[in-house]
Amino acid sequence: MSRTPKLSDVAQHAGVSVPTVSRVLREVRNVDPELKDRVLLSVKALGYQPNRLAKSLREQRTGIIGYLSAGDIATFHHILAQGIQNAALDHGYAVVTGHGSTLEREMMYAKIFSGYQVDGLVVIPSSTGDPYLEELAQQIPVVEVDRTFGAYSRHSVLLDNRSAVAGAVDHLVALGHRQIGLIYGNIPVSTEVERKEGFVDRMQHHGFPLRPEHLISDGFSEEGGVRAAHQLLQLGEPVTAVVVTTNEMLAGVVRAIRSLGLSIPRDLSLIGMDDTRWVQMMEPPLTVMAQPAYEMGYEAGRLLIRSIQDQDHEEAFPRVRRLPAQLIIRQSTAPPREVPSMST
Amino acid sequence: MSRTPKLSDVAQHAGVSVPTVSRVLREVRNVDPELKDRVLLSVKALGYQPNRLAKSLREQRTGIIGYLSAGDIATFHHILAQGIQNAALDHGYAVVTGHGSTLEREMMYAKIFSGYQVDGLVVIPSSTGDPYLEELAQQIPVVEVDRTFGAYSRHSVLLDNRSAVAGAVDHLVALGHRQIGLIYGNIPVSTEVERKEGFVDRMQHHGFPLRPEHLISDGFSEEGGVRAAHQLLQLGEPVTAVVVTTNEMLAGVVRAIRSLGLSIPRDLSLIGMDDTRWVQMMEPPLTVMAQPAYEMGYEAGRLLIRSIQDQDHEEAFPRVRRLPAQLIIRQSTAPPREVPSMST
DNA sequence: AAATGACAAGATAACGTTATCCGAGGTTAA
DNA sequence: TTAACCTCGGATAACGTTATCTTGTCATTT
Repeated sequence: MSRTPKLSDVAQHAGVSVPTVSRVLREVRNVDPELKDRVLLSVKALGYQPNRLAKSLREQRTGIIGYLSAGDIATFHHILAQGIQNAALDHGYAVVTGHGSTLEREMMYAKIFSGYQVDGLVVIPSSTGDPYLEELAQQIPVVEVDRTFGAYSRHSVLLDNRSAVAGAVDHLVALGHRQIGLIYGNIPVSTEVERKEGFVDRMQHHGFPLRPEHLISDGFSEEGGVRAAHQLLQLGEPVTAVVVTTNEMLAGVVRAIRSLGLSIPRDLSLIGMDDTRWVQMMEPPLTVMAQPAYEMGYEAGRLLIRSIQDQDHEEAFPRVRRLPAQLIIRQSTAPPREVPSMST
Repeated sequence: MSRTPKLSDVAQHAGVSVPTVSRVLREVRNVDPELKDRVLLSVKALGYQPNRLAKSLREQRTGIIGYLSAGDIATFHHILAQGIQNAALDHGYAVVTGHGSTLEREMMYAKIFSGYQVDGLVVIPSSTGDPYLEELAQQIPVVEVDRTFGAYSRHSVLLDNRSAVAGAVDHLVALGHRQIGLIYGNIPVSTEVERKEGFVDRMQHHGFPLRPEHLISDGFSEEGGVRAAHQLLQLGEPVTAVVVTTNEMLAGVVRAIRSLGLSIPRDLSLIGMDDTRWVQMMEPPLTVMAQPAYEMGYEAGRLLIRSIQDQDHEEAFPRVRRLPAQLIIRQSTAPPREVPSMST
């Protein structure tokens, strides 16, 4: 965790005074093009990033605005955020938030947070290979939550995805299902990879032959769910149950099932992910693997803060923390229409 | 917007040196009880609050952690937050978030934000009479969004609640409904007050006699919705349509309707609030008044930043900005079973 | 009783910026 | 040609804290 360069470092490197560097960067007064070039070169060479704290203190304005919400919170990610907030509050930290569903935005926020000299960062990564995030992680502790793209290279708080899916499979198997399909997202994020592997493993554990055409992967979205469901349900040898790994795709699967005129759970049993309100309100209410969103957030926050506070014996605690999902059994799962004779 | 006192002000007031005040407040070394008392008295007298910026700069740690989310966002408040985030980002501001559903937490966050010297605050107030928030509002611009408890004493970005409900009433009237009930939350927040008034006004505008027993108010929650719906639907002269003012209560109303064995829209038409996913996924999908959540958030952020940037001609722009709701007509509204003869 | 140490209060420096002040050099005008 | 100005670079001060250094007082020890 090296020291970040400051204005005086740049000034020295470029052979000019500190105010000159400041003036160049803020473009606030004319400076000799020659000096200007030297400064900009030095800035780039040293990778200088301004310290917002000092700037704010001097300028008497922070460029931070507060957002105080009394609203309800319902989705997985929002509840998770709430967990982080509370962990921070309990330990005397404040949270500055950013939402970056694209790599570009993620990089932007990583840069901004770095500027504000945050002590640490909890991140739900949007993809792999964010250079700013990597750089930031050299300087401050970073904890990944919910998912990871790398090889668990950082502290992370994740769902025990394999067990979650195994529980879903077990439940279906106990009901008598043998032909079980899986619909999952086709991006290389840990959640999808692990859920798929967990499914395959558990099916093999039960000794059921796995048909590749029963594993359908499509985009992460609701539309992906629709497409995947159509593909899966129009097979010659159809499945009697489906497990869906994301809430988003689940909505698409439900739509597709309805448009095909199939009845849940009479024609098809269904297990989804995330205990959201719509899952509870729809007819029939769905059996789902519920993620402990709040706990995941709180744990991530706590882990981060602990990591901040003893940066010396860093390696003393585990890098990956797994939290269990809970299978909530509702009315979308039932025995298949005709229970096949036990073959194994 | 007066200057907040600093350590040296306290020191002068108490007749001691600056470091002594610092030591008293941080309880970091023994100080003469006599001096200590004087310091604490002065702190209270002047209402001193430490400047986190200076502290952070000196201590080389901020006590801020970042939270970078790549998750999806779905509920009203989360989408609204996203709007604020983006407005901030577009104007070079950062957002530090707090979630305070109780007065106590709201006060806590107001204090924290104040300590971080935020330039302004967007707030969904959790109730009226938060002294810290009041004090903060003396010093920096505060914009209320979604709702207000006071008499629009601040800049605020609100839904055009009256028009929203009027639109819902008009739609039902056009379908032939005459006996229309309203279920709303019984707290004195602007959203509820205005929606109720908008309902009453519009019904009177159409010349329909308003039966007090058709206006049911209960707690803000799903359970409140259940209770209110039971009360409304077990009247001697039942309604043929119901308008519900909050998404939370709406879920309760739907549950109650189901438990009473009534069919939507055959037995009862239903219009709710907020175009959430469950509303779209349930059977039948509900007709709702959709709030422009993102736009409300963005507008609040923009208004706040404008307000920060010209604190001189503050009064130049309107204090209350209303955004229109959009009535999304789905399958929960239909003509009443027997259309009564047009009486007016 | 003088010397040593413990303690606490104030003075001073430092965190990393930006704003203000000062002076050297060049340009313009009378 | 010299005085007045303008321009731009560097030195210095300031933002509000906390850490370090200095000094003075009082208690303890031999």
